[in-house]
Amino acid sequence: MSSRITIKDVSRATGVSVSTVSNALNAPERVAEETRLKVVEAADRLGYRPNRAARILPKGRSFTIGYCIPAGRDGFFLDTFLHQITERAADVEMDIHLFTPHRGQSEADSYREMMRRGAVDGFVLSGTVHDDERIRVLLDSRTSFVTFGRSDLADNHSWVDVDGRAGTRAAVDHLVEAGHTRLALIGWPKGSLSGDDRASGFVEGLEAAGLSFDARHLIRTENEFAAGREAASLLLDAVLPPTAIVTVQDVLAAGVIAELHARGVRPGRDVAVTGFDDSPPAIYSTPGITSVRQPIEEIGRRIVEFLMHDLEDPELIRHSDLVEPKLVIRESSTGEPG
Amino acid sequence: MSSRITIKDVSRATGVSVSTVSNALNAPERVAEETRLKVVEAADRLGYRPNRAARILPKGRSFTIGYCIPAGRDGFFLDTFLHQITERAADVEMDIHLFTPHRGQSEADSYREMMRRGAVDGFVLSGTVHDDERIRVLLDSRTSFVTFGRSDLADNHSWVDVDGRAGTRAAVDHLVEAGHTRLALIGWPKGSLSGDDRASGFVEGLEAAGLSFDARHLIRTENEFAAGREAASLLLDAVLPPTAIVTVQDVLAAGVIAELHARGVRPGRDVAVTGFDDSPPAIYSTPGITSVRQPIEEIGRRIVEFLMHDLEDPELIRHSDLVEPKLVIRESSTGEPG
DNA sequence: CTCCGATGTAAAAACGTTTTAGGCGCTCTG
DNA sequence: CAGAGCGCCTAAAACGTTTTTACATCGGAG
Repeated sequence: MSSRITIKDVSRATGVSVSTVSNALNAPERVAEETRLKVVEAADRLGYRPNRAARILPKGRSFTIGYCIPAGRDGFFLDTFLHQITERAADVEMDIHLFTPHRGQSEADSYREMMRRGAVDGFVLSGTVHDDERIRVLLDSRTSFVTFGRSDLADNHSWVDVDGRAGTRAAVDHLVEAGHTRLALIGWPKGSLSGDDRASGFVEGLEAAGLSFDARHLIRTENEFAAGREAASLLLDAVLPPTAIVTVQDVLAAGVIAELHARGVRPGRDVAVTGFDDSPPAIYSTPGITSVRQPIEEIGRRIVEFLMHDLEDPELIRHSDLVEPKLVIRESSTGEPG
Repeated sequence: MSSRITIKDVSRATGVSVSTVSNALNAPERVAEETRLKVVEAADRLGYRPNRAARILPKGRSFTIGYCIPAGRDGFFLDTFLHQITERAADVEMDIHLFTPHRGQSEADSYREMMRRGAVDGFVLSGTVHDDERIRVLLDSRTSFVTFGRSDLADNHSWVDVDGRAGTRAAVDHLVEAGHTRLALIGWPKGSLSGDDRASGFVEGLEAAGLSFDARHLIRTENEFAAGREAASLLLDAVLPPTAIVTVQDVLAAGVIAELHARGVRPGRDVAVTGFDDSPPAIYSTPGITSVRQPIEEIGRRIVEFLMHDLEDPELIRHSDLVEPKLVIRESSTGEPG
């Protein structure tokens, strides 16, 4: 508990008033160069750093971005996502405040609470869903926030999203080019924003290739390994089974791979498979799964950038960015070791 | 920007002084029950929440735990780990503050900075390494912290760790029981604390089973998919190849699986494989990889608990907990679908 | 010479809490 | 019946900043 070094210590050390120290450090033009140097030197020497809370109080801002860790797991991207957001926030002197709803509290409530406490200036949201309560609440209270993922109210707030349609389309094009003509899709239940978006690229790709679309080759199911496996089983038992299976998430693709292995069907050689997100299940699968990678770095950078804009002037226009994903080709679609 | 509701508003609404409001909310025994009810009712009605920064200032504490997101990826556990820590912290009214070193700043510096700013009361550290600079700095400055993972200075600070030795031992026992007699280990380079710990369970298991230990059956390598695959290749090319390969991390095990597939060797049936951490590469592999699971919930709970103890009385004894991991058996070691 | 506008510094108020030191009116004790 | 003790409350100080306002000092213009 080495008693902390405050602005008073610097003031004492330099023989200059507290306000001058503050000015020297924050508004150099209001102070003689000589004085400024003296203050900066002393501050450095003493290891002075302005106390966070004390700074927040008169400023009326917290220099903090809130991120609510969702109750249900959000996939594997949290790792890289948070890392990215935290670094980009640090670039603009912002901190990241992690929180979860307290017990008995809705997620939307927890956002409200954070604002009331003045704990954060704004939020980053991920995993947007249809009719997202959080977004309604935040818009109502005129709070600054940026979402990763579009929403039904996307016109009213800033967002960054991956172009899921283009991603799936790229996967389909890749498969068509390799000669596949009977393609199937395993998607998520209707109503998921990003699920529908990703799925739309499938139909589009088929049309572009002049291929017919067989309704039996489209299965919607939960985003789980077992579900993916089951769906694959169904598809393969059909009269005219597909030669390529596109999925909207790597976990589903991993399930498909498992089913193929179990049937002695060689993934990549006999039946091609693609995933989405380029997450661990795709990277560490055998064979490696061709997948659509989201450029997390760019996403993080954009999100923080947009949020800062909104904080500076909440009345200004909303920003949005649909970033292009990139197809990472692996053995599951080519049959050839990457 | 709905101007915030402060304690003054509550004071005005109840006709009672600001200090009484504060007391009513924080020290009910210092106030008449009637007054307390009146205050609580008004506070509730107005939606009053004490301002975070304003509260921190006179208290001299920040009610915040710091966690530095490591520069190099830390594996896949960050997701669940942070989720757990954040929830347990919320239970005791603590918030989590995420940060990374600013550019040109060492990680240790960034910890120092957080303390100087009064931004946090203490830290949670993960990914401890040999001769960990962060730990030295934190001990020197008498800062409260708890590590996930032991350190060389483990006697001087609180920590929670998984018993890696016991975990690997369990894997070995499992394999021996299944009839394997020629076991190999793929570990990390010497000098890694948890790597050595996990590896030690291998030797111990062999000894307990009365099996001889062949030095050629021990390979140390980086924690990477390709490295695991290469190591497996080396092992399988030996004169007397092992029938079971134990690894200290799932990514290595996933690499082994890939090599087995490539050689037409059936994982689980011909050669058994085990991993460690029960992370996505193990769960979503085909076949699923038998792995050692760390009880993240318990770990998170313990870490926060220990940190709170230390914050309450920094002079008190250190706490430590070596939690028992659990072997999750999958097809990679049994050859039978889980 | 006086006055004026810069320029640089200091004093003080403000941010929203908690906490400490009383103060007032009771009741209880001796 | 005086004084101590108690229950309840308030005023004011404190936390460490930023910011606004006020005050010197100085050089130069009139």
